[in-house]
Amino acid sequence: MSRYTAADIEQKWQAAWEQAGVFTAKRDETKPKYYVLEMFPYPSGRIHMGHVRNYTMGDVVARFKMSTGHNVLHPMGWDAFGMPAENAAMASGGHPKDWTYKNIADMRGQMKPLGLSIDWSREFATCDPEYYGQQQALFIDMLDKGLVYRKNAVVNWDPVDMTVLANEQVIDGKGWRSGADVERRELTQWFFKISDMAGDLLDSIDNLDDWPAKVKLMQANWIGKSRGLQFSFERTDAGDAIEVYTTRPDTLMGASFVGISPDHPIAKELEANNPETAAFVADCRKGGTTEEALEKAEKKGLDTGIKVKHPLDPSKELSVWIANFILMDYGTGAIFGCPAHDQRDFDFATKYGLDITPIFVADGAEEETLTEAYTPLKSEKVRYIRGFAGQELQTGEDGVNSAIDKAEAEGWGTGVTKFRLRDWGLSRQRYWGCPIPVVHCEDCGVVPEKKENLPVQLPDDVTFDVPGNPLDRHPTWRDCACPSCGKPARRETDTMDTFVDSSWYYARFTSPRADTPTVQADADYWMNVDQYIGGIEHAILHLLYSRFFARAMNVTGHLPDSAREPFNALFTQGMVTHAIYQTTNPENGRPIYHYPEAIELRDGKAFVIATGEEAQIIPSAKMSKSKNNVVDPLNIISSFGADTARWFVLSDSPPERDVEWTAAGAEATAKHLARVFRICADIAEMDDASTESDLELLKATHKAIFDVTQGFESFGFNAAIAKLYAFTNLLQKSSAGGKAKKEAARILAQLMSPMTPHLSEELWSLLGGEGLVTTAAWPVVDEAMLVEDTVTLPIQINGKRRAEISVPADMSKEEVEKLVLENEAVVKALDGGQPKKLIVVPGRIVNVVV
RNA sequence: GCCGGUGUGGCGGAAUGGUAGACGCAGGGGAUUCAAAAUCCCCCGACCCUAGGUCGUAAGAGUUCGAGUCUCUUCACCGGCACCA
Repeated sequence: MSRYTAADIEQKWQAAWEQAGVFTAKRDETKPKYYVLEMFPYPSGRIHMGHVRNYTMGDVVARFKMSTGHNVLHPMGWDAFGMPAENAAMASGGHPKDWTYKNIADMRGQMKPLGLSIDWSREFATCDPEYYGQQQALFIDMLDKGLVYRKNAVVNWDPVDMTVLANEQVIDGKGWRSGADVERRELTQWFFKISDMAGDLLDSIDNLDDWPAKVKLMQANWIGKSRGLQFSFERTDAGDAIEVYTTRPDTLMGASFVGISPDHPIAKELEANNPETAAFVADCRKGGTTEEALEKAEKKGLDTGIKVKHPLDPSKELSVWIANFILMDYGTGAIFGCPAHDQRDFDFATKYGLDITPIFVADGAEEETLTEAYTPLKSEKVRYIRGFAGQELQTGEDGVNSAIDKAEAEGWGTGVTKFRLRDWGLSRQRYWGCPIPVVHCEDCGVVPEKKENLPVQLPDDVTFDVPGNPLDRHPTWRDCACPSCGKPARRETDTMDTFVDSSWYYARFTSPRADTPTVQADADYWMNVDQYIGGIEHAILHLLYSRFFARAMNVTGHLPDSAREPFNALFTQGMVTHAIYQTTNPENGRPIYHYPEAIELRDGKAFVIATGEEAQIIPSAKMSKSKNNVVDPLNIISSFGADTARWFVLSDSPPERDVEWTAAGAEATAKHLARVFRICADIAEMDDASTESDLELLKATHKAIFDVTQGFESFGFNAAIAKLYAFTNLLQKSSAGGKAKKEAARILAQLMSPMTPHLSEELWSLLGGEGLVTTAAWPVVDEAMLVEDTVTLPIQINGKRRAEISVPADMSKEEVEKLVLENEAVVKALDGGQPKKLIVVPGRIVNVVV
């Protein structure tokens, strides 16, 4: 009898699939199409277990759909622009392009042994000029439709390296290389007008039926629709009125100050003329641009000396403060502070000794001195003691609406709907990205490059020995002729955010070699992505930008109306984690991290093999190079085979949760697959007799088909695998005859095939299956085989299980009740009395309340 | 700080509001073997007075005949926060 040798089997069947061309997607109007897409990887150079898990999930879906008669598109590409390539060039010389393409070649080589059902003929990298040239064409079309514009925006500025930093390059407010205090500085940058579509992007979330609720909620909160009141505070001096926006106009009588952003025009004017203000504003600009940094920074303010009149009580004057927590990007960049009902305002007022006047109190409570802001839910009814509109007792929501209505009726304010979502700044002052295809001409202004001149290609002769953007100091590339008037002009040296690259790659896969961004017939046929799979970390930005881009591509004629919402179903998978083995260096107290290969596990404890020292086990940590806890998929494939890696990453945890990679688990998987092989090989040699156990096995087989199919349809891969273990155990122990067992074993091979395609092909051919299991039709459940004659009903007494009875499945409620009341445990519990209540859930449970 | 999520045996986890711990790992016992590996069989939440019972799904409360599942509060951890991808 032959043995299970993964290496031979896997090569053999991969070659067979390639020869048959089973994964090459072609338009076929006679079949329903199915487009499976996993988020494409950044070419770091090594695949990791997270990739294996992500692509295996997609592969299971793709192979399953192929078996159920679908024409499947399952492509792969590379999200190839981005900072790591430039960092590598800075650290060790070389060119980002060479580094990237070498990494792609390496990773492709590591992925192919996994036996994924990918149509490699559609592969592309976003740094291919053929791809980013089409992206430039899209940009020009979007510019033409008014979806792109320029405005000022703040960036992280490193004053020593004289360069813009990414958020991750700002560590504790300092530049990662120079260590200098980072400042926020304004630059003119390119923006996509995503805010134009905020309402549509929000409303359409309701139609995303097959997206996780949590992702939809996160997106809705991110877009952040709010209704509020916009109005002005008149100044007591001659200056322009200050326009504010508030979502709590009902608290206007509690206003104790007006706050403006350090970037507000009034603040800028004062900055220019007043050294004290200039110093304060400069202080406010310290630190990075992230919302987290702004929120966590100490709240600071400066009284400008400007006074404004309260709109409802002109005798009341409020001071205008510059406050570091007010964002110029949101609303009007100015607010009024109501410390009684906003914790941030409360802290600010306490710090600077400003009034704290409550507007409402809890229903039934009396006014008292506040020790913190009172902020009930807007849906809660409160009693207004200083309201100016609506009922005394009303919800905050009604209070807000009444206030807006009154302000509009009296003509001093307007109800306004605003979104938290800001326009998408796409400019990056970096080399390794898609060049923004415009030219700056002294006479013509900003002029898009002519489409026939695309792609505007990145120059190869650049160096990274000085900080900053090499495009900026590359005269022969930068200097060009104006596409409009032909006079000498300068190219835009900013490149695009890499999120742009990943916002339309799904559409490009439908016609990856076309000399237009998409081709209508292909886009019409293949779009939308039926199942998109990727990490939860992309829940907001990538997915929102992609949804925006699909709409923009529709507006510019590159996608049909039906593809405005590009991903029909979304699944977000968890990370692959691995224990960290840590000891401490006795000399300096610093941790030392040990590779899993350097560790021996005994009785749940870890020991360093070389020294025998016991190491601390930190479980379930994200795999990270610096912690030496990365498991290389190639090692797993070479020791156990791809099928083991594929099965294991799906077997132990629900796919949306993190999975812990353990060597023991991988070995156990390899053993199990070898066992399946052995069982099936034995069965293949049986003769075709039949026994009285055949029917029992047949029933179990159909139950397995039912359970596993359901598992695949609902992303319950771990549950499907548990059922396959159980079915394998049953098949092994069954005393059914050879014919029945061969049939059951073939179905076992088929049910396993999306996860372990190579092993399944081998078993399929061994057991006399026709053709490839990959292209065989999925087995169909015979419902009649699922019907059970009798069911076991647990009997609860007062909610606790005390006994059980076995009854025919179709027994009536009344008969069950009668049987239950005769049950020994029930009789004993009733002690001659009557049950207070008797609950019979047919087929499930009985509860007797005594 | 704000938004979202997760928390169940020694471990990974299962469980349409209906028998908590399926399935797997680790562990224990046995069979086979000259011996081992491999394989096969059985046991395996905690506690107790072991007949049987009590407790038990991060902690605390609530809704319900019945809560791991629903609601509220708290704690811990994870993801995102617009220039990491």
